Amino acid sequence: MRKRIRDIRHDELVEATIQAIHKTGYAGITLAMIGDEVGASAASINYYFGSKEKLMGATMQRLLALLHAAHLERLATAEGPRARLDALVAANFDDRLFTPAQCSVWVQFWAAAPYAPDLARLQRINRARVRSHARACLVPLVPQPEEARRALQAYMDGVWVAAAQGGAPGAAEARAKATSFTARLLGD
Amino acid sequence: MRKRIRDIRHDELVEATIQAIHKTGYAGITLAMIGDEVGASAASINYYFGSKEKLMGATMQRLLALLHAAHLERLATAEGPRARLDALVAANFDDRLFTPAQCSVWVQFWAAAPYAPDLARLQRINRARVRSHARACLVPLVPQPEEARRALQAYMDGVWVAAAQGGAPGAAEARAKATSFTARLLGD
DNA sequence: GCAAAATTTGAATGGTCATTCAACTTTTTT
DNA sequence: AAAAAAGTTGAATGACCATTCAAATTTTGC
Repeated sequence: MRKRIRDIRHDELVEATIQAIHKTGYAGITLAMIGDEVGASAASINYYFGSKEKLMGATMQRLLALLHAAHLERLATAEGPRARLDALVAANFDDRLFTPAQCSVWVQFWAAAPYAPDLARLQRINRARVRSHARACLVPLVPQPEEARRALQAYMDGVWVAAAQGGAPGAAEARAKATSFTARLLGD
Repeated sequence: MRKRIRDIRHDELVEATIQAIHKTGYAGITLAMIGDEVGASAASINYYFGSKEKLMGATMQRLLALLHAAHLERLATAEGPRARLDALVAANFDDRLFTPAQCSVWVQFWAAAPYAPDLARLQRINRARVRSHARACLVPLVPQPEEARRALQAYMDGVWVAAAQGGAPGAAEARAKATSFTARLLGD
């Protein structure tokens, strides 16, 4: 029980950051706005995270952890490279990830990452992980796995961008579309 | 000749804005930094554009105008829906558009647009234009044009995101990849 | 060449914001 | 229940920034 309150606040504030960025945008967000989301003060946020920059890092880490968890869950029941590829794609559009707020925040982080070392580092790690999984799945499936991987990743990123723009299709529909896209990409 | 200096400065400052955003990011940019790019003062920028917000609007408009011009040029020699579709796709990766700095700025504007009415308006107009062109080309080509259009647009957006991340493939290569992607999407 | 219009900027102005800190309250430990 | 530790915040602090403005310089129209 030693760390209960600390952990609760930590989670609350990361969630508040996602909602606040979704509402106001990364460029215009302030600690006061984030605090208002859960009735905390700006000073309190600094007490827990040390700086705004570290809070953003923790928030991005949370999104990546969700993606990773969704991927592992789906991998558990996937047999063969084709099923593992579908697991990777479907994880990207998992119900817990593919929400309007989180799509929005994800795109904001993509835009901000090149200028924030903490975010850039996390992004690099994630991209490398996804790339290597996709490659491993695709090598035994298609003659030009690298080209297919790039196209697939571009498609998935593009769907996130579209979702952040407004017309959100819903996670289940996004998964279905992505699956049929993958099938077409692999040559039916 | 009445408007020469005004027009020159206007163009210089919009170009400076692209470079400055590429270097520092939309979230951290200041008028002073943009001015430094061409040896102008922050006050001077306000004299020409009235506000930072309007400068950003003019900058986005410049990117959209480039896209539009590239599209029209390529349309001029395109006969039939299939050629017009390739023109639309290739225009997206035109040499004058698909540079590291402009990819970077484009993604930043995607992220910022939902929170800046001026940018949102321009974005909406552009997306509607591209959507309608793509639809018109695809209807006679595939049984499910709407699905193909969404996939194609997601792919193109995703390539821009990837380019903004760092690994830039170069415009010519991007066009070649996009063309072969389109071919595969339409069923070889 | 000269007056008027356009351009340019240094120096205010007013506002915002992250961060710090001292004081206060709540929770935990013993 | 007292002391210690953890949590909380209002009010500084210091920095930064868009915007304004008056004064200076340059360009243009004649």
